[in-house]
Amino acid sequence: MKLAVTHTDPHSAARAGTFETDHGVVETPIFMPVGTRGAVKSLRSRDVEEIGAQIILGNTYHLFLRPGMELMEAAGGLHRFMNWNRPILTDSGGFQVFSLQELRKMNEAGVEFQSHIDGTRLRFTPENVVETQRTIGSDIAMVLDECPPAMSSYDYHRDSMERSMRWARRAWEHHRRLPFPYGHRQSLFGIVQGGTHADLRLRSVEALRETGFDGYAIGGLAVGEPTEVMYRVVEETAPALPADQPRYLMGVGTPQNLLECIARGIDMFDCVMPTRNARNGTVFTWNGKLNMRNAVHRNDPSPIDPECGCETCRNYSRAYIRHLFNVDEITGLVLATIHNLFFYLNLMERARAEIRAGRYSSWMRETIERMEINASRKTPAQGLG
RNA sequence: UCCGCGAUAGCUCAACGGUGGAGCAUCCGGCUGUUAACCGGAGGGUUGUAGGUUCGAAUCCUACUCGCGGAG
Repeated sequence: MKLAVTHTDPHSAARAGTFETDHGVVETPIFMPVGTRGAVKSLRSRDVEEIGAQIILGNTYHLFLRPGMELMEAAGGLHRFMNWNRPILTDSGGFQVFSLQELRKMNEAGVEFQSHIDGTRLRFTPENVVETQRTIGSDIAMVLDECPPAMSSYDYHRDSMERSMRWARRAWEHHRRLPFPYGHRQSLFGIVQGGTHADLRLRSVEALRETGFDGYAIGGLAVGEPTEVMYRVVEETAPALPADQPRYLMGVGTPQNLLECIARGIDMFDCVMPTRNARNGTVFTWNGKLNMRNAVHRNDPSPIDPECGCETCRNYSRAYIRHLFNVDEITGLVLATIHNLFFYLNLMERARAEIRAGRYSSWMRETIERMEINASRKTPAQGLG
């Protein structure tokens, strides 16, 4: 898969461009909302579309469990099943190797999970994970990998990375032999591992490039290491990846993280943060985050972010949203999710515009500085009258 | 009027002679390829009032106040 780079930033590694799938063109840098189980939590596909998402994420492990591949195939794939006609990327289950550590065993063949739903044993191999993603019918599939915790030893990271690279090769060999089931193509991305060690990261990149994937992800970050270390690893890894293909930083992150990593050459992001934090009451603004459960919003008629053009900010007050959270009305989660996703997507849109205008670096510095001020302290509650 | 029961955190209640707790509510924080509409923390009390017994009382005794139930 080619990334058509249209603009590069003169003062950083940031770049803007597009890549193409059979479900449409995606502009980069891009943020992909997470819809693990075939739904961006609390929203309908139409909402996600209206917010402006160009591509969303699904998860192989979770979809394999429920609804299962028999139903997925009968439904004609995930696009039709969930009524989403834009691109979909599926994660392989590699993150569940990390998040469900207590429920899995690993060996050279693959991973054996114990279902977190009913305890059933499930064997995931590099090969069958490729097949499962074919049945799901995502536009971009990810190789099965191991996402090791940050605190693992050097030796563990080395052995784990080497195994993930062998798995990646097996996945690619299987991928290239399989037909596409629903009349559209599917790309396969490799995943760079190696913890926080530059030598391992570079060896991992070498191994993946030798196989030659459609795109390259950086995995195993934001798993407990300090933010500065994450930036350093991205800075060391991204330049070693092919310049004319997409680079995807998995699972990251905060608005600040996204901007910093765009400056280091990343094109694609996904993260549960905007959706999960929304459901838990935290919203993002150009002036930093707000906790909508806080009493300061009790009588505040202003929108979450006066600079935001989302449906929530155009129509609802902080006082109302705080009320909805206060009384556990699901509409509160919906409105906060709409806002946070719009904010993330809008942030990426602004980033692309600034890259095209050649102003990315200075804009990024100013934006991050603004966001680091706590907005709730800057705008105390005003009376509703 | 008499009899009985009760009174403990904002609310509903534990603790029944040995350092007064819980749930909810309130306030605050966290969340990074979703096991998460989740998790964590904090504040909050002269135990209705006044006496008494005891080394020690929310706890036992007396009176009073208030509430609920019953009898008349």
